[in-house]
Amino acid sequence: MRVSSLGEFERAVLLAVIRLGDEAYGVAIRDHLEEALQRQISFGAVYTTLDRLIEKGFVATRLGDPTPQRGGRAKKFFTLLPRGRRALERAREASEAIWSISPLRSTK
Amino acid sequence: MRVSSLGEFERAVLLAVIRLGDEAYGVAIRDHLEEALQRQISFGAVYTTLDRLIEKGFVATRLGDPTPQRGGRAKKFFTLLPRGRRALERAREASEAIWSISPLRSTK
DNA sequence: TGATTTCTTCTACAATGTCGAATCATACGG
DNA sequence: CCGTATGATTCGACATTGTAGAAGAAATCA
Repeated sequence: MRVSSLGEFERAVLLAVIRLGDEAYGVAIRDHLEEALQRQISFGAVYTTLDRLIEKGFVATRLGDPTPQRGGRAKKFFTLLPRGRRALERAREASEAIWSISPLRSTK
Repeated sequence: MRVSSLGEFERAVLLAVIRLGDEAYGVAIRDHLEEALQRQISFGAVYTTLDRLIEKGFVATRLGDPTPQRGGRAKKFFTLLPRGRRALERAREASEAIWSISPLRSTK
């Protein structure tokens, strides 16, 4: 895409980041998406997408506490940046424009 | 995608086919999409997508009059098939699920 | 230290998006 | 008829996005 736009899955991930607030890290995002979209989603899909969102300047990351409590690697948290929000808004407009091309009725 | 799904542009093309009814052929679809989506779209993009929609069994084609009136090649018309309609319905549900992950408000 | 748990990175490849040039088919004026 | 303008579609390529699965890293605890 010429201008950095947002694919549909990228939108979902971005929205999950917003939704999860300061608990937005890889695993939680994946879990939330599986629940919200009612389908299985691999961690790979989520992390790859998050990387791309970083490259596009749509999200920022901060590393979790250097001393996690319960075992396991430190979390990498994500937050939406203004550019990400604007991209989402544009994406929503685009999505609406598409769906208003034609109503969806009987097969006729 | 595991099960034949619909990308966003594919949806737009499919909806344009519905919208244009029996005037749904390449050029008209392209023109309609440019107008509806407010952006430039190449013919190549449209025809490639239409081909894929045929492969997926979402649309059927019929060749236009063997004797076009005003010069230019015969048109190839497209019509939506039941499977295409169902795919669109699923796509819309998926799209709605995504947008309901989180509302889109102030950057905070 | 080794087993276990929790997370993230990496590597690949499939599916979709998007162009631009090439090709075709027909009508028309000379 | 021929050459050219016109209206359409086909092809070939490459970029972007979607999606997995295996591998690697970091920390806890017996």
